[in-house]
Amino acid sequence: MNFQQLRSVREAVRCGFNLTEVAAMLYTSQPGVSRQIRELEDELGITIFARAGKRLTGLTEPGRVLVPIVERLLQEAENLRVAGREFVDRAEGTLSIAATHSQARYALPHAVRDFRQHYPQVTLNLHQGSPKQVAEMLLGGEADIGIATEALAGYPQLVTLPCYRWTHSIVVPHDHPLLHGGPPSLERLAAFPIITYDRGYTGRSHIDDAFARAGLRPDVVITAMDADVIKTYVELGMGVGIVASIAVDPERDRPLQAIDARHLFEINVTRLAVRRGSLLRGYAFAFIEHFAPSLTRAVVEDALALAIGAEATTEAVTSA
Amino acid sequence: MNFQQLRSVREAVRCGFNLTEVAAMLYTSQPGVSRQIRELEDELGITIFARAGKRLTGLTEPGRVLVPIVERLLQEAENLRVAGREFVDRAEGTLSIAATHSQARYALPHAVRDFRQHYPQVTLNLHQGSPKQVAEMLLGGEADIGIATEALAGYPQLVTLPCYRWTHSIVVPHDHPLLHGGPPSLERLAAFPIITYDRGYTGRSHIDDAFARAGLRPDVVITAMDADVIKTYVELGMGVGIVASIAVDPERDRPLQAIDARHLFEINVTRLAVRRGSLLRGYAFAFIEHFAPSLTRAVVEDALALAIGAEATTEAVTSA
DNA sequence: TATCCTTACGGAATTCGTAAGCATG
DNA sequence: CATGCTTACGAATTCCGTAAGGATA
Repeated sequence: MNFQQLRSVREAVRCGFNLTEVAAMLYTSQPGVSRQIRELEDELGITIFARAGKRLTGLTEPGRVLVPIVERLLQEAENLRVAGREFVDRAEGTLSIAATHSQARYALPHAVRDFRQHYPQVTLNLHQGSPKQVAEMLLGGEADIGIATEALAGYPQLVTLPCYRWTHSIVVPHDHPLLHGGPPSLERLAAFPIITYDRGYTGRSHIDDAFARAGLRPDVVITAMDADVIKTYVELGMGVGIVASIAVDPERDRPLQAIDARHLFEINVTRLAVRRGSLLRGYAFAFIEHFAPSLTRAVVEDALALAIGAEATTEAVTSA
Repeated sequence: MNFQQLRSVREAVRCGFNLTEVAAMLYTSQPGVSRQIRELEDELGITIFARAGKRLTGLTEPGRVLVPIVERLLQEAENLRVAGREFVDRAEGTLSIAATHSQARYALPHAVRDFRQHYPQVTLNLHQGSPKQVAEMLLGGEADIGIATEALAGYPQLVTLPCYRWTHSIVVPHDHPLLHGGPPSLERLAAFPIITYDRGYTGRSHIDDAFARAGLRPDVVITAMDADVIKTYVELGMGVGIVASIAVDPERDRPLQAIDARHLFEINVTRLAVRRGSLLRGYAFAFIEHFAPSLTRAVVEDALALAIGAEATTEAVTSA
């Protein structure tokens, strides 16, 4: 058993069982990968991959059990390297953060600025993507920390922690009817064409939920992945915008006016996620604490140590 | 990074930093081991072992962090092999059980007999030792399951589960004064020379505690590791025995009479332990359930999944 | 027929053990 | 001076990539 065999197996799963692709990912030859996998199967005495003729098609029953162990093993190997680097220089290295546009644009800048002052030697890598992509970057080991409001739950391999709460605002051009007559109701709002986030982005689900519960079918005319695009179309008079309150700045967005909408839509919680079982650099904890002061190193480490579905043990004892 | 390097590091810690001994354990040459360790240190960029001149003396600060990761990694590698074997043949393999004399002699035989009937192809390995040795056999990977009444707590790397409760009995020759006058008190008992278990064995601590709480200093004239020895000396009239109730059989121990002592000493709980993070064969779960029916596979797996000191996470969230 | 995995083979790199060297208690 | 780690070197093994072969959509 060696690491190259294990890497080949992990990568084969990730690449959809295409060994040619695996070889490219691991910078080696395709026959090499084929051999690595077969040798591991021989050593363990089982077949990990289901084959249709010569082609790999999926995992066998044993494979489904083994692959998670392989993943954990390689994760620990990575942890070893990370731990080494931590002792070489606590203040030098790389930190990869995956975040949605909203977070990268409005929530992260302060934390990033503070972090860079404290750790000028750390290369900060900011990846942007949909919540799903954020989760996958974490799972693939491309990102150390993920930040998003939606879709981070439902990955048992990720540990998620609440960072902060926020609400939506309605943005409209000056002299819009909604500015008069007090806080608007969902009914009044639904009378206008709506411009808001794509499904799966920045609290969109809470917006849909609110309208659905009220029995309303709003006319969503434009959707976008970020508030900047939404605001642009609102300025053009295409409709009424619904964005995260944090995304509205009275100074910058002078052509627009914001109406607080926290009475209409459920409160959103932005969450931070890390891969379960991963070892974080010291400065990663520092970044997290800059971003969400309640998430101290101790809190994050506790959450990382917690096992999947951990519950109280039964201390049932039979009498002899 | 390769497995031989990691094995060398783990074994070096276990062998008290004597690389010559490590080489013997790993069936290789001493310069080889030396090189493995040096190469891993070079690759990680840190020194794992503290050196006095050319001699290894202990772990460095980084070493103390890295070694537990190495142990987990090698544990996962072992899990991989175990998982493989499980799929090769569910009913064939080896099961190593470490137990104290009391358990091996009185509690285990029924479970062992039942187990052998169900799994005739499994080689059963029964190691005997002190509770401390039981714990160390688990930690060293020599035993899969450990069973003892004392000293299994206090090893964070072990998961312990309660199996059954039991109490002590007093054993005396026929016509002994303690047989008359109702259930004896601690005071009356302390008036006789006592023969019981060694410190650290089979509920001895509860015996000492009871006397100490009553302000009594019993005259313990003989101690032994097992009830058979104790009973032998009681038969010889050397004193009054205190043994686990389970160890007394009216038929076999005809020269003796037993007096229930559950009113005098605290109830004992025999515990089963497995190494945290280890993967057990299916038949290991079966054995555990034969031994302690309350410990179903689900219960044991839940306990294994629980992390060290797992507690509820704080869901404290700051407001944006 | 193009894609994808396996088998075969030869060269290169790695690995490992023996022997010698050196420091320490 | 015995124990224990390191260095040096040569042989054996292992590893890996190229080239050819065969199966499948």
